[in-house]
Amino acid sequence: MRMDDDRWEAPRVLLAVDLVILTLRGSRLHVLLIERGVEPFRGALALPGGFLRDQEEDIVAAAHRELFEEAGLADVPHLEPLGVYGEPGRDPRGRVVSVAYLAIAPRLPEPVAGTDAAEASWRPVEHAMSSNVELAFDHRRILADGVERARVKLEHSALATAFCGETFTISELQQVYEAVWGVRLDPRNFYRKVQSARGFIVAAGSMRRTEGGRPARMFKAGPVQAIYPPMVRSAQAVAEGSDGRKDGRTAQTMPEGGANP
Amino acid sequence: MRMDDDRWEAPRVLLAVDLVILTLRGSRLHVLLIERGVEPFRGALALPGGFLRDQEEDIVAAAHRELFEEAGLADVPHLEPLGVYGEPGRDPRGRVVSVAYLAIAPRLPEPVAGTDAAEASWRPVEHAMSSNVELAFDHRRILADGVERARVKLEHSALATAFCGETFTISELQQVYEAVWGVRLDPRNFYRKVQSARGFIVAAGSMRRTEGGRPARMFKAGPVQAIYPPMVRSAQAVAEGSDGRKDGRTAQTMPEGGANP
DNA sequence: GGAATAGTGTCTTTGAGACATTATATC
DNA sequence: GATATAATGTCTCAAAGACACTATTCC
Repeated sequence: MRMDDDRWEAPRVLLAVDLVILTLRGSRLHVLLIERGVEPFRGALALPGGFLRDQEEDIVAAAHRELFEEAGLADVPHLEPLGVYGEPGRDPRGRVVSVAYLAIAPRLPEPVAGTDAAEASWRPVEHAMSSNVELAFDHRRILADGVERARVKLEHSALATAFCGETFTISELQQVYEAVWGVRLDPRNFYRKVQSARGFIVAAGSMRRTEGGRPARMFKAGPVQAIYPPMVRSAQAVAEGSDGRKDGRTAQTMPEGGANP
Repeated sequence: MRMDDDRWEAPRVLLAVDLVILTLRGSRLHVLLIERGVEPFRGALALPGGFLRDQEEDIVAAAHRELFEEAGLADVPHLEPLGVYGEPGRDPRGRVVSVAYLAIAPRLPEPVAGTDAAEASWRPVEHAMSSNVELAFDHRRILADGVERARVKLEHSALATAFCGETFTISELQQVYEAVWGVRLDPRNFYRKVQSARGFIVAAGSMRRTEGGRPARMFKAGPVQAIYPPMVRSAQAVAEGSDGRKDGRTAQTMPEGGANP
């Protein structure tokens, strides 16, 4: 601490939150974006987010509040810390340090534009990250970090089952992995792999007839949170991805879990 | 953003940095701690850190500055973002949001106590995390997160070679892994494993006589940053560790790389 | 029957972990 | 010689990836 000068007072910064909310629609990964209704970047697309309301507000609480205010989404489960973005100059309004959070959830409702958002909607991640689209501030970077984090999460956690219904077929589960990872997987190896992860999925007894094929066995989510052995992406899958990164594993964020007591 | 009320103004918070600086001394992992010379927590041990100096200071720059001011350390390489700790109430002085950074480096010099630090010194991590020691604020948590991150880094990066001299023997390299991971490894399997990681280490030609045994071949650091196959800790090693965690892999931090443009 | 999807089996390769064995130094 | 450390080899097991094959539905 620097307190040798008694008259010195630590500067204060504006603290913001930014939210990367991912969901699956159809078989593509989508991200929640708003169209900014105020300056700066009025009219541009942006991640939902905003400033802390008051000195006492918890950061995660602020994230939930903004999500509700800007997109009408309540009860988005499990926001996890993604990173801190605090470069001077990243926001023309002054020194703004933003804490980014990530949530990945299935079947989120249609967003409803709120106060300063002219519009709020789900956009395919592939589209949002394409170079045609302008994202406000450094949100392109934050989004890329969030997507990469989602991919890693699917490897080690049982999250993917949450994107399926109460019961689901193995090929439905495979589609989740394919959508998030942005690759094609071998159905036969996937079948074996997913079954060998202890506690990941359990049989649900019934069958389901699909379009013109043999009926598939139904499964439901198993008891475990972390799956072992993990569903590791091949080195090739990591290299591909669908963002513009060379190595998806070295995203500019902080590690799993997320520091925020 | 919440700007419907024209008279509303976003609150500002104090922004701090906290630093987890790890090094190897002898064959044990050490962390840089200071003894606080000012309230709050005067007299307690703490991670080095402090407030942003002014509105324009870059966060990483502030981290380097504090490191120099409080411990006399300059040129600590590669600070990487570890997490954000911003719970209201974590600091009695008001709302303080702290960005934690991690650095792991070999052969750092002895620290020199600076302005508000009564003392600065290297402490064995095992000791610092023992329940006998009181760390200021939530620094015990931050330290635990940093140590776990260091362990993961050794698995996937070629960092460990930096802790050895220009040239080194394989058993010296093994000692680095054992110190950071806090486990014993089989020298024969380690030998094979480290050699199979392509580009990790390359032969340096010469030999070195050691205490009363066959001379060892010398190696030097290879060209790669990320090693493949990774030096994975066994599930057992993860469970042990030397901190008090059940599962070292689920630290409360953000993922690798570190968000901070 | 054909087309489509579901599920099983088999082969190869790679790497982890346990542990025996050989090599080269000092005393 | 004994002893200590370095280096290599062997065996077993688990898992990934490629891919042939069988099973059950709809048309």
